Amino acid sequence: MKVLCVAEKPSIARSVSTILSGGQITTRNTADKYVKNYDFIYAARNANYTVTAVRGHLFQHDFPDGYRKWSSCEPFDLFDAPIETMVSKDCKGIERNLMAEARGAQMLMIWTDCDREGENIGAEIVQVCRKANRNIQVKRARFSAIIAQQIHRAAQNPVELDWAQVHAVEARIFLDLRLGAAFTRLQTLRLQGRFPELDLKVVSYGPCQFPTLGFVVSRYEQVQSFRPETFWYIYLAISRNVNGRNEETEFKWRRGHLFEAPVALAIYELVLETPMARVTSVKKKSVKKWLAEGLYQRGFLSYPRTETDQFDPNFEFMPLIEKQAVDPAWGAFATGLRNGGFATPRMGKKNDKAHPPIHPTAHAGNLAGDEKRVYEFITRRFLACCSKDAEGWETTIEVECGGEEFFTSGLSVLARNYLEVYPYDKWGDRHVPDFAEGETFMPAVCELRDGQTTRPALLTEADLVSLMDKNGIGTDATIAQHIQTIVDREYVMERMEGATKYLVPSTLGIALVDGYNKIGFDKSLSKPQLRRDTEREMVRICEGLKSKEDMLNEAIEQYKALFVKARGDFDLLIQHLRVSLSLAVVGEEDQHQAVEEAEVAEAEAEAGEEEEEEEEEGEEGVVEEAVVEEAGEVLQARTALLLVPNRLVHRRLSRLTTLMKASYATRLSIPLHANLMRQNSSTSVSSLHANHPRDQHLQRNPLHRVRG
DNA sequence: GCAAGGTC
Repeated sequence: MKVLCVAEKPSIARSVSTILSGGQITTRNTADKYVKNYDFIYAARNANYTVTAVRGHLFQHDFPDGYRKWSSCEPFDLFDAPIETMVSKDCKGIERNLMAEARGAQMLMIWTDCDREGENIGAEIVQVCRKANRNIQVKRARFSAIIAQQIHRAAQNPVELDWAQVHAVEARIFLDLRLGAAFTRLQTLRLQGRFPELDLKVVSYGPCQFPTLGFVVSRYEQVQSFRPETFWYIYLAISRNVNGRNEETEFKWRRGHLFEAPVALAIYELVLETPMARVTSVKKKSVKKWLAEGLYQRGFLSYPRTETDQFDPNFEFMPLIEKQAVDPAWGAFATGLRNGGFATPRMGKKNDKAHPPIHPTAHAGNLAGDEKRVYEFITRRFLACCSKDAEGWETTIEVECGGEEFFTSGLSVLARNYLEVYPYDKWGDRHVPDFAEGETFMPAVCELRDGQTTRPALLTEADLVSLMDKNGIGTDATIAQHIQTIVDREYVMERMEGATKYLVPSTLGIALVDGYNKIGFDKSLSKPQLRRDTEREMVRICEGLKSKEDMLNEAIEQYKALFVKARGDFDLLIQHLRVSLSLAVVGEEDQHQAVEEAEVAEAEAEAGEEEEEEEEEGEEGVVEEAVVEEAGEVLQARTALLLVPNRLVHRRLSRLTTLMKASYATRLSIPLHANLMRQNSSTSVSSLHANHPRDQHLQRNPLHRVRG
């Protein structure tokens, strides 16, 4: 009995062989330079085994002659054109190997990854092997990790290929090809000729690349249309004598920030009425800082490209840790791990079943430059993963002042643990003085301060990857390629600022997205919904709730409708492009400058109006009355819109409206008043927020950040 | 000359 096992990639073929053979393996080369055949006797079955691999998909899909040349048919015809399936050119060697090995085998066992694509690749392998051996028996090995016990279990308990998954992937392949090819040809052929600058370019469309472009354009437009907004908050601080010197503790306002000056003013006014603050609660709890959370999930440590953040249960940590003991920088820490400091790394969520998380395999003392830095980072991370969580003691103090709540918190780090060897994470002491519940004190500072929202940043590559991941655009293995595609197509440019890569859409990229938005579709071509639908339908096929044929028919009808609308209204897109591309003579930097200049002019105009008003009103007292009047009106209108509405606030505010009218001028401090009138920024705003970065996100728009 | 998904 001979069994032919075929894995999805050479590395898996090797690992599986090592485990099943127990050591006695004959290795043969194949026509493909990456693929090897491993022969051995599998003792548990007393059978001859040959384990080999493919390199991902074997097949490629294309339209036949009569559709392949762009001029040979209408792009629309591609939705119903036949599709040919053939072994792709660079897989011919693998095909020959599979056929030769299948000829002498009684059983074919599929060892591809256990996901939808793996199932489909398995079906491709079956099809190729059956060409050489029509009667070969086909089985499927199911395994989720390269652990001996699992691999043996998979080898001895084979299952059948899941044809629903095979069909789901097949449907996706056909749909992507039809949709991509039809729209790409439509766009390219219609735009070339109209725009000389596009003559040599392919203006491609794809259900992943366009939503990717959409994310970049959308952020860019948020940046461009941003106008700073002023917000208001109450700054409260107390001063304590600690060990002979005054220590100031800032408390943050529970409401965060308010965008309505009159409302903030009204509340502040109330606080000033009864400014004695009272400590309502002092809570202490122990806290832990995880390494895993940050590092395992950021993904840039896994290897290679595909992601794995779980060590095998049987992974031997100690020998690797011992190898680091000689290092002058972290050797002592490694020794500490051997002497009781060790904790098994927390499991991550991803496993590509091919590689463990990247880790150092030997001590390297003679590296320099980037190599040294990369090695140090990987090693420190590995040691940190094997260490205990950092531990600390957090104190949270809440105070009530004039009916408003404020809070602050302190942290004392008790055991730094992994932080000792991992300086890339920051977790430091934040001192707060002792407070007792019920204690009262008069604030040292209680001011109404203002700040301004700041322009959101352009999309970074990291932002984009995470947006795509969240929205199901592409997969781990393809996300980077989709970004590269929109760069290659000149829809976006990459711009490095320091170590950060930002993505800026080109005029072409913006015009395509905006142009399609102008046309208006049921489902936008530049948003993730279409892709999500495909994914959902694939799941339904896998669950046996829908046939491949039904899904294809429905999706193609939908695509055709989108296509007909795009084709009919294509002039809208062309017009949009005409305007944008003529703008393109203005350099990008100039455009930024133009926008900024316009903003300055706008701000100056506003300032001018204010000055004029003041001049017209003349006397300062009159101005104040006008402000009071306006503040009262706004106040009434906005009361219901308060960000933290409650009955108490309503009562206080309505009372205050009356109160303010009567006594506004005499009760408020001059600096505060000046602030409200001129909207000057308080100088201490930035220092406050620099200390509390988590609260930099404002209520209006999560992209707006406090300048700090 | 088109897509997206594997893998190297």
